[in-house]
Amino acid sequence: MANGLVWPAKQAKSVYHIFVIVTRHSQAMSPTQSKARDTGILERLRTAGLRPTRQRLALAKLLFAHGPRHVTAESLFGEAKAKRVNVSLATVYNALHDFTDKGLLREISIEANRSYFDTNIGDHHHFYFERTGKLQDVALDSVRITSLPHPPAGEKIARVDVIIRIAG
Amino acid sequence: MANGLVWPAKQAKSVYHIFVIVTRHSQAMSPTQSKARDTGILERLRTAGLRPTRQRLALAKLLFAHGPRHVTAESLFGEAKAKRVNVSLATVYNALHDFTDKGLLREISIEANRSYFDTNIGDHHHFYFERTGKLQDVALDSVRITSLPHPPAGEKIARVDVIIRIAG
DNA sequence: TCTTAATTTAGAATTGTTCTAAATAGAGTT
DNA sequence: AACTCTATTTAGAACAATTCTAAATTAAGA
Repeated sequence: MANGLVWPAKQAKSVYHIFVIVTRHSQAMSPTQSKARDTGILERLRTAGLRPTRQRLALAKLLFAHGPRHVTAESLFGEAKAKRVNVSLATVYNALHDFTDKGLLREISIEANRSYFDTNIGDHHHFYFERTGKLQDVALDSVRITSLPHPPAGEKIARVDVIIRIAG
Repeated sequence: MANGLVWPAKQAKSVYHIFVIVTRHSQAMSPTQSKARDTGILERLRTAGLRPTRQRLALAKLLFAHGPRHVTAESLFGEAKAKRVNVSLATVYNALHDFTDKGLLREISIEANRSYFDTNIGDHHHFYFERTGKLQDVALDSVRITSLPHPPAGEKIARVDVIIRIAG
C-alpha cells in the first residue's frame, strides 16, 4: 500500500502483494557515536530541504534518536521543556508540520481534537488503546488484507489505514 | 468485527468470518406515509431511551430520513438552519452525542479537529476523499482481512477501522 | 561582514467543542 | 387541565488545540 498506488481497474478479487518498507531509525549509540548521530540528523534535515536550525535539530533529536514514537504537539513540547530545550509551542507545531510535509513524519488521526505524529513513516498499522489514548505500531504483514474495493474511477488510493481499537 | 469480539488466544493465522449487518434506514416515502415515518423516528428515539423532543425529532428526521449519511456538528447545524429548524448548536452537539451513546449513530475520527458522525451503524469501512473531506461507505465484505495481530494479553478488540484514503 | 530570505516567537485570533446556569418543556400524577 | 418533577434546551462563557500575525532572530551565501 505504498503511496500513490493505483488499483487495477476491472479486477474483481485479487490478492494484493504487500511489501514491507523498513523505516530508518537511529539505534542507541555509544557516546563516541553521538556526534555522528547529530550529523546524521542534520544531514537528514538538509536532504529533506529543511534548514537545520537549533530548534529543528533539537526536536528532531527528541523524535528520531530512540526508535519509533508517537507524539502530539503538546507531548513533544512538554518533553522539550523538561529537557530544557528552548522552543516555543508554535515552533513545535511548525516543525511537526514541516517534518510531515517532507516525509520525515506521518500524521495519524485517531481522536477528534488531537493530532498524533508517528516517527515510523513505513507502511504499518496501529493498535489504539481507548483507555489510555496510546498508540502502538502493528507490523504491516500482521494484517493481511486480501481484497479491497476499487476506488471511484480515476481516483488513487493514497493509503489504507487500519486502526485496531482496544476497548476502553 | 462486532463490538467486544475477543480474538482466540493462541491461533496464529485463521480466516475470520465476517458478517454483514444490514443497517436500518428509512426509504423515501410517499406523502401519505410521512406520518408513519415520523412515528417511526419517534418510536426509535423512545426505544433508545431518549425523550422525543421537538429538537431531537427534527434532527433525527434530518439524519435518518434519507439513507446513510455522514455529518459533522457544524454541517448538521447548518442544514437545520437552512430548513428553518430551530435548534441551538449546543443541542446539535448534545443530540449527536446522545444518539451515539444510544447506538443510533457512530462516531468516526478521520481528521484531527472535526468529528464525523455516521448514520450507518452496521460494521463497514470508509473511503476518505482528502481533497473534499467527504466520506463514503465501503461495504464490510469488500475489504477482506484474513489475519490480524493478537491484542496484548487480556485486551479486547473493540473494533477494526479501515480507512481508504483517496489522494488529495 | 553584509544581505536576504527563512525561521522563530509571543501573543492574538480562530476553530471546534464542552460547560454553566437559567429557562423551557415532556411525562406522569392529581 | 393544573401541578410537579426532572430531562432537555439554550445563550453565552469557557476551554483546548491549533493557526495566524507581525516583529525579531538567524542561517547561508555573496
